[in-house]
Amino acid sequence: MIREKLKNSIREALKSLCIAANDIHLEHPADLRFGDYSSNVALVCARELKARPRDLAEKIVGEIRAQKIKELEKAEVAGSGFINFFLSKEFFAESVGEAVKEGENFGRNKSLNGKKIMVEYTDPNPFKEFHIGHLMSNVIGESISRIVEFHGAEVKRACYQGDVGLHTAKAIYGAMKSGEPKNAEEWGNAYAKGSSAYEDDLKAKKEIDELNKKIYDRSDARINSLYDSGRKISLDKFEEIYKKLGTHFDYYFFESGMAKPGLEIVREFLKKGIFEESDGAVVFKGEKYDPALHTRVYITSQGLPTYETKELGLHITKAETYPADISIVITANEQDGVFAVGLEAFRRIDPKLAGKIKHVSHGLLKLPTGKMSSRKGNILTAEELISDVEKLVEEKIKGRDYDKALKKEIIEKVSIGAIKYSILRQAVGGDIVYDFEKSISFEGDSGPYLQYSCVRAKSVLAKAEEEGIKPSIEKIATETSELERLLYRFPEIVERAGKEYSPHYIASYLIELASSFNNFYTKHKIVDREDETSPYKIALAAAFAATIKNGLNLLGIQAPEKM
RNA sequence: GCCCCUGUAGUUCAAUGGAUAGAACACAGGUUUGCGGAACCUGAAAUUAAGGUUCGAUUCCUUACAGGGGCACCA
Repeated sequence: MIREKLKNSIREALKSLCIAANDIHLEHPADLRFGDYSSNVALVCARELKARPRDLAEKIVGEIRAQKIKELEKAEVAGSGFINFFLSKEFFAESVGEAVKEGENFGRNKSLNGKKIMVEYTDPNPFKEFHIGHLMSNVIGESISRIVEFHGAEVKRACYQGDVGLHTAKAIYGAMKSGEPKNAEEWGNAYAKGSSAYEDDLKAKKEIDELNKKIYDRSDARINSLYDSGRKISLDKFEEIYKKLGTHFDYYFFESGMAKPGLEIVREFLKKGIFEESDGAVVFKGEKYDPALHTRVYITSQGLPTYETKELGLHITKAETYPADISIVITANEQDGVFAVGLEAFRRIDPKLAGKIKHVSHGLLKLPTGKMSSRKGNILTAEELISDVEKLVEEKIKGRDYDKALKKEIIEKVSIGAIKYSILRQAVGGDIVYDFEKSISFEGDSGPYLQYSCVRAKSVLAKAEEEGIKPSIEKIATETSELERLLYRFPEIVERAGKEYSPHYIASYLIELASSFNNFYTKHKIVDREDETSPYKIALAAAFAATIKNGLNLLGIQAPEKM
């Protein structure tokens, strides 16, 4: 890549000036007027050499000029001693050609070739609603999966689901009171009913606790049948949602299967002193290893395994199922504390496996009223959100003369695109306050804006084909556009997003890119037989189309044919 | 009380220790002969406060203030 080439060039220059080169920083200046790349080496080295930064920069630039790099139009000294690199027209033209040629592979790299990666995300609980928090995890997880796949990794998607525990008992309690639920909504209601009874009614609380035991030991035929039917209904529902979101899983892990392997480990390492007994329970004292950690219970004084124990079981089971080199786990950040303690414990048990785990935590998708709650009833399910947005899109295309199938395609893709983009546009980790009026946008910094730009580009390309003008980079437009100066950066952006597990770098880049395409589009007539640079402009549009398509794909967003 | 995270335009978000802090929404004004106006252009508007490290701090450190989350038998 050009970046490496420039770095080497700086390294060479420093060498011939007899300056020791350590890490060379090369960045894209915020402002294109400062060039395509910029380096601060002179500022860094000047201190040790007791030289004036600008003088040193001039010397380095002199050396670089002497190298006569063909991709470089010019290198110059600016500001307090920055070296700014301006790339040549020929370089841009060539990179445009490359993007067109590579098409759907443009931006792909091999840095994770041969690596196995497991990504665990979504983690909804059967019997409960699939709410917007699960949606958030799903969108992020799918995007990260696609990004690391684009780096050449083999990726397996995993989903861990809580099919045992108090919530199942609450749902079954509700179901027994109101008649057997027939679908996911009714099970959601049953859960809400059982949940509030548990809080408000002491007698109900006792019954639910009893129920929980019966579910666990499967001693009651009626309860078993309710449980089995409810579990299946929930899981089928989840599949529908995954399909709609464009995601799928290779492995499903259930909490019910994790207690046994978890308990075995805890008991074994209790003997070895990693866990200890305290007030009749088996605990791990995290603060012994790190003052930021705390104590957590692994086996209750009743002898029951807790979530933490099952998590250990999950770590082991996952590793047995698929020998991943990197195991990414995506959870909400309210679990950061639990996860950190759990990982510390796992490090004492199997440091090698623990070292492969990478925790990515995201914020909450909250309602303006505050934290969403599945108890109080002001919970928003993923399906409700999707259908609300679909209605808006439908309204928007009401007057268009599209056939039914196309309308359906547009409604689905644009709605999902809008929702996914609103989640992925910001850095993973922060909360998103979901305000229906504002959160899902169709203009400006939004998913549909990107889709629209893509559709527009495709439409120009279709026209070019009609007119019989083929893309070519032979006759370059006289003026280099911002579009060209952004396009070649895509592979770098992908790399960074992969390194930091941060889809939002791609999202911000695509907005900038689309914006500069739209600007280019209004300024220039692209398809024009009178214009000898038209083939080049068509190549540019084609390069843009390929880039935005690949970028959207990495975010898990599809562009419709028309919109 | 202890621990973790976060404070950037009116609002929602960006900014790998770099140059004049970048978008979008909202607001004010504008874009008729060309390929899609879900678009384009122009304008006004921000780093919580005080210290420190640095040639250079939104970014790192300390303190204060404000918000969120978590702290033993729930998941």
